[in-house]
Amino acid sequence: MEERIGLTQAEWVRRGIEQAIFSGDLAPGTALEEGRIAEQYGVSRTPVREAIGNLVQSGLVTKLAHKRAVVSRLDPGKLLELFEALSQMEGVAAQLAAKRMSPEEKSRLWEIHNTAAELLQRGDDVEAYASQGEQFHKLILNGSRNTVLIDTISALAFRVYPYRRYQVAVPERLVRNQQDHAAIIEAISGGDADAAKAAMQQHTAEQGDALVRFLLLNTKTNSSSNGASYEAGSIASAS
Amino acid sequence: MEERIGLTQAEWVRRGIEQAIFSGDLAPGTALEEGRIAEQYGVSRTPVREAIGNLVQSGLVTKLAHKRAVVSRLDPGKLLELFEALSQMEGVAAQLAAKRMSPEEKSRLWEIHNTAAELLQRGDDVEAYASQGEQFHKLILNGSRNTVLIDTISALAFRVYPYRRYQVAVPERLVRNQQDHAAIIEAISGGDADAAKAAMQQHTAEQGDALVRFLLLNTKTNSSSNGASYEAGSIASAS
DNA sequence: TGGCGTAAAAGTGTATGCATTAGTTAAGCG
DNA sequence: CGCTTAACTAATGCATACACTTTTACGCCA
Repeated sequence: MEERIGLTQAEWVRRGIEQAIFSGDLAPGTALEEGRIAEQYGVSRTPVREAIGNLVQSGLVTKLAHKRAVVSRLDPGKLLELFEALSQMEGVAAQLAAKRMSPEEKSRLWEIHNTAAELLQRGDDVEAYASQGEQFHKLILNGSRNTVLIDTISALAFRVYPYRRYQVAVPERLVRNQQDHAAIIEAISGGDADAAKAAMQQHTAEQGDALVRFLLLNTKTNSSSNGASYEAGSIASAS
Repeated sequence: MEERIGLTQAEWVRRGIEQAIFSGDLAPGTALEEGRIAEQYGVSRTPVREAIGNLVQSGLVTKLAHKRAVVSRLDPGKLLELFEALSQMEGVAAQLAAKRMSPEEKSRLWEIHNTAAELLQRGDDVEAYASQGEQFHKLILNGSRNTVLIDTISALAFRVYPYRRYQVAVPERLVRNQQDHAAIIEAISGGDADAAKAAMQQHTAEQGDALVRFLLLNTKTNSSSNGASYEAGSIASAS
């Protein structure tokens, strides 16, 4: 975790800030003061500025000229937009994957799924289960054989990471998760591109809806009320 | 063009480099040396480094640690991937636009289209025609009512800009262009989301194919031959 | 002549200092 | 007593200087 060999200071600091954001140590809305961070990491402000600049471009941090950088805060409306776009794009990835994945990759998909099912059955290692889930998504993404699509989707998924910690991991949702995955794999391994697309898209949209609903229930609307209302199931599904 | 009021030096330099890349002054593959650029713009290396860093994140420039930054070079394979992703995403945008654009926006779409048709008929102002085309695309993007999607698509479109200059503007293609646009508008104004999606996707895929085909014919393969072959019509169209 | 090693040259990465601009507090005026 | 304004504080933007890495070039030896 302290591996900084071969890295520039800026890169090292960037990863550190990223980690702090994902772990919740730097919550959305927190101001990033260059001097403090520089002191904290034992470097000068120059590499810190570079690190922050990169984070701004990735969307994880927001910054205006001459003003302090802050960890990007996604309101429910923005989160809905994000998941709407993400679900559509992941659907496309699954569609392409159904047509392009090798038989070996498809069987690997089943392996991961079954391993996850066992972990879910035992229910004693949510961390390992989450890891299987990530591998599942990653394998399908790679199956699309389109690095531009992969990078774009990854970048968007990145932006919701700070909010994953609010994710509700109730058994009910996990079972539904497994069912969704099964449907997706079945479509992909059967080469049914359209079904794979629809299943994956719905799956991601569901996750988004669950997260947004949870955030609406568990966060006080202390910020300026904009009068907009968000209702469940509001992430558009295709056609 | 010399408006630098209210801008930071870094922002000013970034725009300058962007412009130079788009105009072809800095061709893909050109190395960006910080010192030279700093001297050229009359600033120090610090804002230049910041500008280059931003361009790297946008994908327009590529850079490795301790090595010089270079204007990103897209080989045909990468361009195909880019257009495949772009066509899918623009299709999604059109799909959403068909469901969300106001009647006023839809009629504005027809206005733009008719203006473009007149310009095409006269054929004496390709610049104005191109401008109408951009407005057309922009209006549909905004019609999706999803800023994440808009930003993502814009970022991808950005990356192909350096290659637009190779675009063939033969009358044949322009006529086809107009036909495509008409089909798209008809689907959108009729509220047929699926048709709008398919039409837009095919339209973008066509443009990509035309560009890739042109590049393959008009560029010598002096770089390392990777053995991959690219054939016409190879950008995947959905289902 | 050609490959290899070493040293000079060029360029990037970082620290530090200063200029400039936002944010804040206190004082003066209505 | 409240509002405006003006100085003060603090943080960002930029320039310069230096350390380290990569690249280039020259000379040596086979």
